[in-house]
Amino acid sequence: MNLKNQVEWALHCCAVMMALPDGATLPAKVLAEFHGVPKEYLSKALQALSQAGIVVGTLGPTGGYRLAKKPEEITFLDIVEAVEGRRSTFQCGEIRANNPCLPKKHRASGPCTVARIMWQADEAWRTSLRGVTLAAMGEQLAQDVPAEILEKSRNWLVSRA
Amino acid sequence: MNLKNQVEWALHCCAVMMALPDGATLPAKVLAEFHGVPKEYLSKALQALSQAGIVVGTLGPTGGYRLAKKPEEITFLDIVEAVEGRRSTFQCGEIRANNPCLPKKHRASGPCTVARIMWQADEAWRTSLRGVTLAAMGEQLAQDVPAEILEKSRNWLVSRA
DNA sequence: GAAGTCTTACTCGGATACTTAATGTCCGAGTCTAGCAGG
DNA sequence: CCTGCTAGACTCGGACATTAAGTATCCGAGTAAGACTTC
Repeated sequence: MNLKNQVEWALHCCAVMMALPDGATLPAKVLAEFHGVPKEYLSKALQALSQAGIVVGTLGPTGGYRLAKKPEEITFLDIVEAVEGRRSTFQCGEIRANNPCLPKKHRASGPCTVARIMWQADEAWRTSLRGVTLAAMGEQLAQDVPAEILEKSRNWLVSRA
Repeated sequence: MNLKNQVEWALHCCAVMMALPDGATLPAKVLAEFHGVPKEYLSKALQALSQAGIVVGTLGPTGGYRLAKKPEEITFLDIVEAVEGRRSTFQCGEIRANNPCLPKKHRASGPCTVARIMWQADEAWRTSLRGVTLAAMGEQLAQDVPAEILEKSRNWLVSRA
């Protein structure tokens, strides 16, 4: 079980868009070139972000994508769920219902014990992701990446926005 | 991205084996019948548990599986990792290395910022699973399931052990 | 009758087909820019 | 020279092949039990 690599791409794209001046847009083509990934496929991830209301896409020449909200209002969970879906990673098959010892008209009183524990863990994962905003990630990024590279990349992007 | 349904089956099987008297074994055939799942496929999950040292399988007639340790010493994480593998759900593709602004001989100083955040969330998930032992699950199960059914199932299983 | 041996049937374990989801690619609908013609 | 128009090219958006992973199944190796033969 792996997360789609589109999740990774979407996160990186959002990080990049954060560096844009207000109102400027980046075409998927440029984002794809910057990250070295197939343009057409990356589009699907950006579409998902668009449908989730995280980014907005404008058409025509000089069109492209930009963040729809402030970086402080976008969490990692928002992005991950936009691409991966909101379903829990664990889905209960209700196999307890196949227990041959169950009386005919037995109705399960609540969710399966196993499922409940798995869902708790899933919720812990989501809570962790919910606690990190794009803005917070930007601060951490400034510490991890040399200022020179950061500035160079910023210029490279803005020149094609 | 979904966890394999084998994970669910493995967890239920461990829960069932917890009800066995010491030394008794349950064949995969019986476990499959009890849960209403294909026997041959369930075997794969049990094999994974066996290789991980969570259960032991004995051959021949009256053979089968039993827990290899005490329920207090087996965590949900052990079982999940035995079936799903120990790799993180998020794997970093190092797409930052494709940044065209990077100097030729640039070596990344540490893990990708994005990856680090995702791995933290993954670790939160694992920590949650690590905190629940089979024994703890057994207690919760006793509260969720009527005693009558619990006893009936126990007899059904022991009679075929 | 008891002990040893042999057959037998049952178990797990790994190797083999099939189906679904993820990956990658393509083409069409819509729109803004830029050039061009006309006033 | 300025304005309006038109054509073009670029954008996103959804529909279509290809590949990997998950799902399901089969058959063989090994073992313990039980029946049989022999002493």
